[in-house]
Amino acid sequence: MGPKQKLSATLHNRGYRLTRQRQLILEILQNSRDHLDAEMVYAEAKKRDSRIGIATVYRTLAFLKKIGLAEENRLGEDHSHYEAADRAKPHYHFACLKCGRIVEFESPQVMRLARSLCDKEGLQVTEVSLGFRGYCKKCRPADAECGKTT
Amino acid sequence: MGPKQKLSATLHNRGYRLTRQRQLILEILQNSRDHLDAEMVYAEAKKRDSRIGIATVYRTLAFLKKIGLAEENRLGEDHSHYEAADRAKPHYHFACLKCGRIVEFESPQVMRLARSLCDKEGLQVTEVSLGFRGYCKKCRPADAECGKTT
DNA sequence: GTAAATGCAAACCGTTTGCTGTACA
DNA sequence: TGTACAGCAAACGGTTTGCATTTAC
Repeated sequence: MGPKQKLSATLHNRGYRLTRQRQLILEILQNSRDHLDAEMVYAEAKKRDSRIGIATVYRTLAFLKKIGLAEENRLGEDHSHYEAADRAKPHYHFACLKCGRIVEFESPQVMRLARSLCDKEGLQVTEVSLGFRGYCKKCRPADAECGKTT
Repeated sequence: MGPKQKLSATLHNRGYRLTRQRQLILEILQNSRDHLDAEMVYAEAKKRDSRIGIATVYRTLAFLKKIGLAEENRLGEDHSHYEAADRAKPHYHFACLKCGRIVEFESPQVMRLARSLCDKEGLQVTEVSLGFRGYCKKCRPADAECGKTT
């Protein structure tokens, strides 16, 4: 059973259908190492399916997130970016305010923190968002210090 | 010198003016233990100044943030909440997806993590956003487990 | 065949902006 | 009295939605 059939079966089990558009958008996310926003996905998708609409892109991104195949990040302040959720470990992002460069990093401490909130306060954590912003190596002033400067 | 005069002087030093509206909105933030969004601040402000406009609220909240007297949080996905920035220690938020309850917590680890990113990767971190979402003690199903469940 | 999904365009909603009038210092 | 700021209403931009049509299965 190929990956397409497997995906189709997974969706079908939950009452969904595998459409050309869903396949396409998932592929776009999986083939990109960047963190694409909806407009970027739309532009890319149009190259292969000129009739696709932006509403489908938004609906599909939300759908892929819902079934766990995509992750949504708010790298900037004002809109979302997406990536395929096929990586094993959770990771977080630093975004450069000047050049937009994204640096990913892992931090097991974050999930540990979530667990301790559950133990101590009885909070069931289902969503985690951690992001740093600032200036990357190339964009920071030469005399910049570490840590939060505001 | 009273707090009002002190504030006025602080602003004046930087070329700004202390207006009735800025005083009012700062007071609203300082007198509330909740995390108010722009609409809530607007509603509260209207009680004391029926002529105030929503644009002034947004401009003032951005202004207070800029000069370090207010902090902006994205507790939900879609809009900002604000709180007075008079607390000594940085803190983070958990938001209940069902009842909206906010639980604040500290975590020195987060700033430590930011510092280590600076040391290892040369990233100058100027903004930190960490938030958890999920279900609070009252709203979680009885059999819910800890940690990320998606 | 029929329910689910798409495409289009219009609506939405939090937020920002241009412009004119007001008030702080 | 001059300049920073407020108020109003219109614009903005990312995202969502209603509805007729298409498509997966």
